[in-house]
Amino acid sequence: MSHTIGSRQAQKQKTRQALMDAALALLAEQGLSSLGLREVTRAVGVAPTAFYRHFPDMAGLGVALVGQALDSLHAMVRGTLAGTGGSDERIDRTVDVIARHVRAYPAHVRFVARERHGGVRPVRDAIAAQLRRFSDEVAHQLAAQPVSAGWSEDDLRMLAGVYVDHMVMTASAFLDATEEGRAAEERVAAVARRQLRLITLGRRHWLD
Amino acid sequence: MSHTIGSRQAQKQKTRQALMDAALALLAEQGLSSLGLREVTRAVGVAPTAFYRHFPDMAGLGVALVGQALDSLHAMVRGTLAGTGGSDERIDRTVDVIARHVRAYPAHVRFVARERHGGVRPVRDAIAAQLRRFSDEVAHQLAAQPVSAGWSEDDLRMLAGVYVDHMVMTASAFLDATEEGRAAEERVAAVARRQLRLITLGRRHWLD
DNA sequence: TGTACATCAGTGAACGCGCGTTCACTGATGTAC
DNA sequence: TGTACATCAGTGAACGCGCGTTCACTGATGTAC
Repeated sequence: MSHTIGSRQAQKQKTRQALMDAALALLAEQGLSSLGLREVTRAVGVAPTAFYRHFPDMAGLGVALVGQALDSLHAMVRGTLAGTGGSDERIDRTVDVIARHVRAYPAHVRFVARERHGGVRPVRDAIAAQLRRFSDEVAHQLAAQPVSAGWSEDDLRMLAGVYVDHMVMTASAFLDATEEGRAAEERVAAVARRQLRLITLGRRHWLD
Repeated sequence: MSHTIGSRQAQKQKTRQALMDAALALLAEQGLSSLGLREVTRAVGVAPTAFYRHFPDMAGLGVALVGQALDSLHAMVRGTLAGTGGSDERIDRTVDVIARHVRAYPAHVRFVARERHGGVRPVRDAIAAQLRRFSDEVAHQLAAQPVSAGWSEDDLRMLAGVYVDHMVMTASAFLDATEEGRAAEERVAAVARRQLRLITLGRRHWLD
C-alpha cells in the first residue's frame, strides 16, 4: 500500500522530529545562528552526518521549526477570537489563552520571538510570512464581529496588526515572567488586560 | 593635568570605539551570539588579543553597545513628546521622528530589535533595563499632558508601555521596509499613524 | 512464499579551518625627581 | 630641561578544540518477479 508509511519512513520521521525537538531545546540558551549541527546530533544520539538526510543546513531546520511553532499559534487564535461574550470577558479569555499557550509551548514561543528579528534570513522571512497570514486570519475574524460594521478592510488589517503585535509582546513578557514566579505572571496579565481594554476603547470610537 | 586625557587614553578610546563600530556593522548580518572576536578585530585591523584590553568578551562589548544605542533613543523620545500641537500633528511628528531615527541609526535599531530577545543573557538584561527606564520617561512625559488628568500612575505606565512597544515595532518595520524602497516605508508610516490614532482614541475615552 | 536486487537512513574516519585564550614581548607615553 | 623608571595598549606565536562537510560504507527495509 503506497499511502501508508513503511517502518523505514516512520523511523525517518522520528529522527527528523528528534532533531527538531533537540534543536528547540538547545535554542532556549542561544540563537539559531550560533547553534551547531554537531550540537544537535549529539543531543539526539546520531552521527553528525545523519543531519544531512533531513535538512540541508541549520537554516533549513529553522524554517521547519517555524512551521511547527506557528501551527500551534493558529490553533490558539481560533480559540481566542471565535467565542462570544462581552468585551471584558473576551479580553480576559484572550490573555488567559496566551498565558496557557506560553506555558504549553514555551520553547516555540521563545524561538519565534527570538528569530523574528534574528540573524538567519530564511527563518526571519518564514516567520514574517506566517505572522502576515496570522494577521490576515485575525482581520478576517474581526470582520465578522458586529463592532466592525462600517470598517474598511484596510482599517481591519491595521487593527489586526495591533492585536497581533500585542499578542507577541505579551507572550514574550509572559516568557520572561515565568522565571520570576507566579506573581510576575499575574502582573503581566493585568497589564495586558488593561492594554487590550485601551485598544478596544479606541476601536469602539474609531468611526465617531 | 589629570583631568584632560593624554594621547594614550585618547588612542585607547579610539580603538575601543572602532571595535564597537565594526561589531555593529557585522551584526547587520548575524546575531551577537555568533559574532567572533577575531572577526571584529580583523575588521578593525588590530591583533585578536587587543580585544581583551577593552572588553572581557563579546557579551561585554554587547552591553556597551546597548548603552550607546539607547542613548540615541532617549534623545529621540524627548524630541517626540516634548512638543505641542493637536494630537494628529503630534502623531505625524512621532512617526516622522521614528523614521528619521531609523534612517540615522539603522544599525543601532537593528541591534536592539535583534538582541532584545537574543541569545546573550547580559545583553538582553541590559536592553530590558534600558527600555524600562525609557518607558518610565515616557510615562513621566505623558503625565505632564492635560489629557492625563485623573490617570493613576499605574495606568500611565501601562499606556507608556503601549507606546514604547509600538515605537519598537514601528522602528523594526521601518528597518525591513527600507530594503523594499520608499513606497514600503510610506506604507509602514501610514499604518503606524493609524495605529497611534487608535491608541490615542482609547486614551481619550479611558476615564469615560 | 522465496529469491535477487534496489533503495537509502544512518555510520565513522578523515580533512582543513578558524576559533578563543595564554603568554611573554615591545615600545611609545606618562611620571618623578 | 634631562634622565631613569613605570605603565600599559597593542603584538605575534602557539595551543588545543570543535566545527561543517566529504566520502565510501553498511545493513535493514522495500520491491519485482
